[in-house]
Amino acid sequence: MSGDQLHNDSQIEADFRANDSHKHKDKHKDREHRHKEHKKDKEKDREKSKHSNSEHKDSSEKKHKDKEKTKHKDGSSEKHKDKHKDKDKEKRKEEKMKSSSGDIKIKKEKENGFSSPPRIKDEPDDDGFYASPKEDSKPLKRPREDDDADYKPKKIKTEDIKKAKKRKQEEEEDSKAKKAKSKDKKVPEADKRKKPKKEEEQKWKWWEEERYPEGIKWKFLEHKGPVFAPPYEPLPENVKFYYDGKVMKLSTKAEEVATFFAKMLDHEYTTKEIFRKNFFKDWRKEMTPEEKSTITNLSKCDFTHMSQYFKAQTEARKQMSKEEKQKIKDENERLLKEYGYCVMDNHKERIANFKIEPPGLFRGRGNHPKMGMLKRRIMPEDIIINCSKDSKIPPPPPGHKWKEVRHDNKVTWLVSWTENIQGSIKYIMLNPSSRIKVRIYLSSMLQGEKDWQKYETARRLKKCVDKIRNQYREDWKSKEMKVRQRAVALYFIDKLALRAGNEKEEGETADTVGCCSLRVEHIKLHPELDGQEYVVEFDFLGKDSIRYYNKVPVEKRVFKNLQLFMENKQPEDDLFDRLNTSILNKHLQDLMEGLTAKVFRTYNASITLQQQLKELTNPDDNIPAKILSYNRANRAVAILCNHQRAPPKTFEKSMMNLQSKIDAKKEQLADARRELKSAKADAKVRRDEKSKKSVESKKKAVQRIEEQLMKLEVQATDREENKQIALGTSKLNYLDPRISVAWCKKWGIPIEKIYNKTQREKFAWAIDMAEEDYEF
DNA sequence: GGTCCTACTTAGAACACAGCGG
DNA sequence: CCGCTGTGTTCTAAGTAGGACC
Repeated sequence: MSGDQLHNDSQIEADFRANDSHKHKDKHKDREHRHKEHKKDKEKDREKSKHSNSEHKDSSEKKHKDKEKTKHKDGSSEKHKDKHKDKDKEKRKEEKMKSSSGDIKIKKEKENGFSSPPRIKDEPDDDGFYASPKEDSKPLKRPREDDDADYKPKKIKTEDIKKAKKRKQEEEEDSKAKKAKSKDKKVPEADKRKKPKKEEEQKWKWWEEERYPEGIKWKFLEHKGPVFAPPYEPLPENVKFYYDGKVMKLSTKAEEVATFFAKMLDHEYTTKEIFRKNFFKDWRKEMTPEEKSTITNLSKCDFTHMSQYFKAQTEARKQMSKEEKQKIKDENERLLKEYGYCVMDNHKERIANFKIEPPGLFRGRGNHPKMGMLKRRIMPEDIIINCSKDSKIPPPPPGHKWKEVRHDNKVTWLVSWTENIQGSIKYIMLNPSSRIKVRIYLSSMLQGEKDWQKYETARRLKKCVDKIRNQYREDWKSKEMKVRQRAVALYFIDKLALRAGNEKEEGETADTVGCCSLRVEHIKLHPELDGQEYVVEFDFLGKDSIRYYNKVPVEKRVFKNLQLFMENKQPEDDLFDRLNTSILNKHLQDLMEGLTAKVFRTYNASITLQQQLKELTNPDDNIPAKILSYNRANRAVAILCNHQRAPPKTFEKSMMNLQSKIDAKKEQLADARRELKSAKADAKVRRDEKSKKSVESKKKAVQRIEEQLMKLEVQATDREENKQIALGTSKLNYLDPRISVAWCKKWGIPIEKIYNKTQREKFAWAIDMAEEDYEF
């Protein structure tokens, strides 16, 4: 499967988010229609069951109301939609074409000689031996904790001597894991081999502690509750709002919502029709009857004065004296100290988001049908507190009460509330990294360990991925349509690192898809394209409405299957009509315990990093050049996972700055060289100590400048290549940190060059345990 | 097997802030 | 010392996945 993870660079070339274009907007029209009747029934049922549940009545009623609203909306515009369906389709096509021509490109070759990252290759073949059928067909009934304990010995049998060292290290890890998982009594081989190192033993102790039975997340939890958004402060009298050119004094409520809009005036959002429509509708709900009758047209509203006022405010904040700034800082610190931590099982833990989201206008991503809606203020009465019974229960603000206080130790959240835009639940949870040191490893247990487990699952996949690949290739020939679809989808997930693609409620969110929810219109089949056979062209919006564009040559069988799946279907029909994520994941679970679609992303990301690092790192390079190699490996993963960002607004400028720095450095270098030359000539004539020394020091200067120049050029290359690629996400979520740690150790790169403070905290466990010969 | 709901992970943008060069 | 820039942090939206229920 060499070249499997190869991505067409054109994917990145494509414009990355379909923000304005109404490209995908009306796609679902007739789908919606088809589903409508069904949906209505569902809602009736839901209503019934909701109302019987008195305890949660509040929220469910609200939710229901919201649903009801959308339904009406849909219903009323149905005819209109149908009438325009064809036209819309045309429009979509046009816009699609337009959008793919406005390309942004990644430069291929750089003047300074640093070429772009090589294409991503698949993992090396020598892992093929993991595909032992025996291993994979064994019963999968053991408890989850034992996961990674009992596959190792089998691997050992097939390994060669060269790998002995690596193996030993892995075993040590494994046996550590086993100890933590004391239930496990297997694997004598590894135990024998293990030479316990004292310090590691000590380090390991904390993993051993506090193992809870299935599903229990904590025994004791105490916290101070959330911090609410500051109350609205009315604008000073002299800040005016104008309607139709005339000054108008708004009621406090209406004014507050108006300020939300005013604060966003410079943002593209406020030019979008949906945003304006949603905002205006919700704004009007907050108005007094008089305001409502006066303000009937958003275009006649003039927020500019308000907007200017806020800009002046931010400016003033910047200009504040040191003392004032310090005061604010202190206050934040105090808040953090008081509310930013909780006690979980005797350990103080940092909370991620202890502040309740303030009210504002909903900023959905991409073409979100609800953008601009009013995110209402969350009150204590909306809040569910979760803590242990025997803890000091946080008191609600004076004059208020909590919606509920519960003591559920099967979940990790401390506070939750239901948000009014989608009706979904929001949580306050712990920070992914615990800054607390040594003794306080509990959050590492919750988060760090979970993270660790994630990578261990991916490593287990490594061992059976060949078997799984053979399996799905077999399944392409299956008699059952369902099996074929499943196999082709899995192939995409594996090869292209696509997301699973859960179904989404239509009309509630932006129209985005993942693998299982791909529609016929999202792929194009080319029997031949640019000299390649069987090319599939993908073009769809994925998570966060980030565009995925890629042309991939696939195997003939896949191609033929796709043709089959697309037969007699409309563009807006599901490509995999017999498949969904739950069917797929059930199947994956049968192939390997704990395997789900997203594990493939983790696996392919990590294996790609490891393989790219091997390939790209030049032992003779200096540290900056090695780091460039690391970033390139990281970039390869980001491209694979389609992690894109909007090019920074200041990108061109900063690139130019850097270039002029480089030019200046070049000149400096030329000068230094000239000086060296003349010093040399001088020394030849004079032949005394002094001039010799001068030559030496000039030589050194040249060297130094060369190095500086090189560093700048590396930086420029790195930045250019990174223009619209986001490295952070893969680094944080997909790459087994032990690979990076091992790489740093191997090449003597300080870990700080790769991970910043937060990242080091999050990956403390990996920094602790990975040796330089760690193999993913 | 579908639907709904919940819990938790992954995601890019916005924001804050430190450090650097003028 | 001050503004600017790049980086790190915060924010919260948008996914995945699994379980309950029918």
